Amino acid sequence: MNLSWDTHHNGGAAAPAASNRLLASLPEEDLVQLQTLIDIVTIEVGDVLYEPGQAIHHIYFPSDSLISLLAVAEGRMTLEVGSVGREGMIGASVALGHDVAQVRAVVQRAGRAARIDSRDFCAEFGRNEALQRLLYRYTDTLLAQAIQIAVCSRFHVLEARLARSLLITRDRLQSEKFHLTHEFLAHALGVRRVGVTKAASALQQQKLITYSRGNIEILDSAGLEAVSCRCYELVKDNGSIGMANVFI
Amino acid sequence: MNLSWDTHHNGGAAAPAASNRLLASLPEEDLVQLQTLIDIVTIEVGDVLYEPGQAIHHIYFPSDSLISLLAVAEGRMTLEVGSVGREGMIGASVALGHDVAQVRAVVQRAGRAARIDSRDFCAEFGRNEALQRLLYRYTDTLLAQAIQIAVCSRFHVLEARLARSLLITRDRLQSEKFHLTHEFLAHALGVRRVGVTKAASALQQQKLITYSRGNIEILDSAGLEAVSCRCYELVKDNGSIGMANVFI
DNA sequence: ACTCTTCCGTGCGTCACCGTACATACGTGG
DNA sequence: CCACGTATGTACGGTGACGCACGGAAGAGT
Repeated sequence: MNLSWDTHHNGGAAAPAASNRLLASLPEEDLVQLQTLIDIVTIEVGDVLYEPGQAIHHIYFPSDSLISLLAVAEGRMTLEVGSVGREGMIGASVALGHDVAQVRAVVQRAGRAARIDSRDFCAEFGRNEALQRLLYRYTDTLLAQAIQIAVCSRFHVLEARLARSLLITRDRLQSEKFHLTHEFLAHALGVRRVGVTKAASALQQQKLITYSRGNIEILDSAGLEAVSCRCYELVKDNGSIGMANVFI
Repeated sequence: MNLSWDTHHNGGAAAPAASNRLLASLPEEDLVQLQTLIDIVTIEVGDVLYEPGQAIHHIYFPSDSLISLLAVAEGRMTLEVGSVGREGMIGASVALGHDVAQVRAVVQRAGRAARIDSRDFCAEFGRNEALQRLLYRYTDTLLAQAIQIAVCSRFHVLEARLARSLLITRDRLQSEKFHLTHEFLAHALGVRRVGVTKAASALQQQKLITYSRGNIEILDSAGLEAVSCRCYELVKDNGSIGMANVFI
């Protein structure tokens, strides 16, 4: 893990911190208070921010970065139970005294994130009521995500799940092109790499996507939605509805 | 659904309401306030308290009853994403404005529960800080449960999952004997009924359990743990640790 | 030009679970 | 005691994914 500091306890760096939508939804005075605790850091693809069973030292609010939450089973197999971009955060559970991670947090797309020390965050959480409600709301949306993923990975075939995963990634990154290897997707979907290769090549033959050495491009978004499961719309809608309320 | 009223807005029924551990952990004055909103109702096996997509009218805090949360896919297939007994509640998300259920809530074991009208609950939630933190904590433990179940149902074979499910039920009900048909277990585990029959008869041949027409008895608890996956211990520990903090 | 690493493709036998259909057993109540 | 509903057992072909192993291809670095 190789983090770089853009600013250090820089209360004036309002723009990058507030480009996280959770932080942006806080009342002005609460945000100013939080700013004094925030480091803006750059995180790189593959960086592991949390590992199951290990202590959580920092809370992250991604701005332009994207983080994948992977539940780990028996050390080798993994399953993505949520992904967190500018609309979310990771490490909320430390505010409850759970300072041990349950899931692995891996950087899927490099970028910047607002980072706060766990102890500082807990202290602030205790006295900041807006922050409390924010975390509660967000934890609830994560629960909704996890439930939908549990259902999806239990009942739907790989090709549909792959399509869903690609569509969600597109939405998060706001781009039809992005970098994701079959290997990475296999970890997210909880299947073998060759399984992803098989499903992906099926999608490619249908002219829905094209890819080469990790560079994926979505060619036919509507067609991809057709082969994907309804979980896509559910997670998508739920995300927007859930967080829409935050901005009241 | 056939609910019966034991008491009606009976502020004096402190004992049944407080036998739910979440309610019991509230400060005395908050609990007294809540009592005025509580109906103690009896719920029967098979009662469907919530249905996905439909409005949530009441919040429930089980005392001696047990409620199973089933995510529903394509109308027919289901998967248990959590179970709620005296240590929990259902309907917490209405406090966030999500008045539509995401999962089906089915009564697994008949008994009593404290019930509060959604609107009343929302109003009380807004002004009761202890209640807010309680719901936040509990939602976090539900998230942990859902994540573990997602992993388990993805990677572990049915026999191990069945063993886990039986052990958890035993812990919740504090009894080596309980009533659960193969059909019910199939819905919880997201598999066919015949799959459960096959797995259950394997466990029975190993002298770990015995059953007849829904009456299940655990004969060899240690042996059952041996064939179950580690998810049992994780969910179990997480539950106790998570809620232990509530009583601080 | 060469190696090295990363990434993708294919083949093959195995297995858990699926969908379906049908068969048996238990228990309750008329 | 018989009929009926509920609960459980058995059978069979089908399939999606597994584990493993190896082949090839596209870039990166020297």
